[in-house]
Amino acid sequence: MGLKFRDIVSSHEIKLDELKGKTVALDAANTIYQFLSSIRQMDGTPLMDSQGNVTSHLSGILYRTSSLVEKGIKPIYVFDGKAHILKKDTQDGRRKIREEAEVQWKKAVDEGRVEDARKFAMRSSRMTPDIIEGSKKLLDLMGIPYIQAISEGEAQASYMVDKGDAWCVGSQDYDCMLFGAPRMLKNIAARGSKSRLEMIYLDEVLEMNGLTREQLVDVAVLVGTDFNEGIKGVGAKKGRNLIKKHGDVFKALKHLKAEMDIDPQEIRDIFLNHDCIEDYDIKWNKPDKEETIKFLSDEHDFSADRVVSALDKLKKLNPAQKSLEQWFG
DNA sequence: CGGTCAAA
DNA sequence: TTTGACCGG
Repeated sequence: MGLKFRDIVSSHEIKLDELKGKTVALDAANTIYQFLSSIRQMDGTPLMDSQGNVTSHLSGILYRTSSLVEKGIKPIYVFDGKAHILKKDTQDGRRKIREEAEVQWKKAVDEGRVEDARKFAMRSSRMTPDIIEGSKKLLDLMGIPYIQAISEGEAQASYMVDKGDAWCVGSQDYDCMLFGAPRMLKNIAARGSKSRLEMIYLDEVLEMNGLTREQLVDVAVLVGTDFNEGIKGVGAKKGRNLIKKHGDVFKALKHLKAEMDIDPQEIRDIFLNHDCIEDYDIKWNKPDKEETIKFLSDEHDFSADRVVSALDKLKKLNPAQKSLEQWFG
C-alpha cells in the first residue's frame, strides 16, 4: 500500500528517453509485485509453466528489463532483506487481504464474473521465496546487477542514489523519500505512453511544504507508515500542518493529546538511521544466452525465439566495453 | 505488463 | 504512424 503522501508531493511528467544513459535503482519487491498482479489472463490466472509454476514475474523482468536497456536506461534491482519487527502488523494485514481476495477470486470464477475474478486475483498475488530466487537467477543470467539489502530495499536504493551510484529510485511507493532518495521515479514501464512517468524531487517536496527531511519523517509517523499505525483523522496535509506548526512529532502529539503505541523515535530511526550495504559493486555483464534459454524455455516453457529477441536488446548496454574487448580481448 | 499484428 | 485486441506461460 505504501505511504499516503500524494497530497503533499509534486511531480514532473517526463518521457522515457529523458532517462537515456541514467542508472535506475529499481525496488525489486515493488516491481515484481506489479508483474505478479498484472500479468494475468482475463479470469485472473497468472502465467504458468506446464508444471504449474507461476512465471508472470519472469516474463515481466525479461521484457521490461530488456526494453529499458534498449532505450538506454541502466537498471539495477534492489531486493529486500530482513523485514523490521515493526512491519509485522502491515505484513499480517496484507496476508489477510490476500486470503480474502483469493476466496473472492474463486467465487467470482465460479459465478462467471470474469472482470471481478481478475480484480480479486490481482489482489491475491503473493511473493514466495521461489519467485524471489527465480527473479535473481534470471537477472544473473541476463547480466543485470542486483543488490541484496540488509533490510528495506527502498532504503538501500535511496542510499545508492544519494551516493550517486544511481540517478533515481524506481518505485511506486513514496517511502523512499523518507529514506532520503533525492529523486524517485514513479510509473516506470516499457511503453511510456500508457501511464505518465513522474519524477519526484525530494528537495522540491521539502521546500514546497516548508519541512526538513526529519520533519517529513515526522509527518509520516503521524500519517502512518508500514511500521506504525498513525493517528486517526490525520492525513498528509493535516500532518504537514501539524509538524510545521509544532516543529516535531512529539510536540504535535502533545498538542493532539494523542499517544502512540510505539515510540516515534523508533520509527524515525528506521528511516533516518538504517543500515546499508556500502561495498556493493554494480556491473552489467553480457547475458548468458544459452543458460537463459535453458532456464526460461526448457524449464519454464517460454518461447525460445522471444527470449532470444529480448536478450538481443541487451547488447545495447555498454557498447564501449564491447569495443574495448575487441581491442584487448 | 509487454510484444505482435491487424485495422484505422 | 497510432490504437487496440489478444496472447504469452
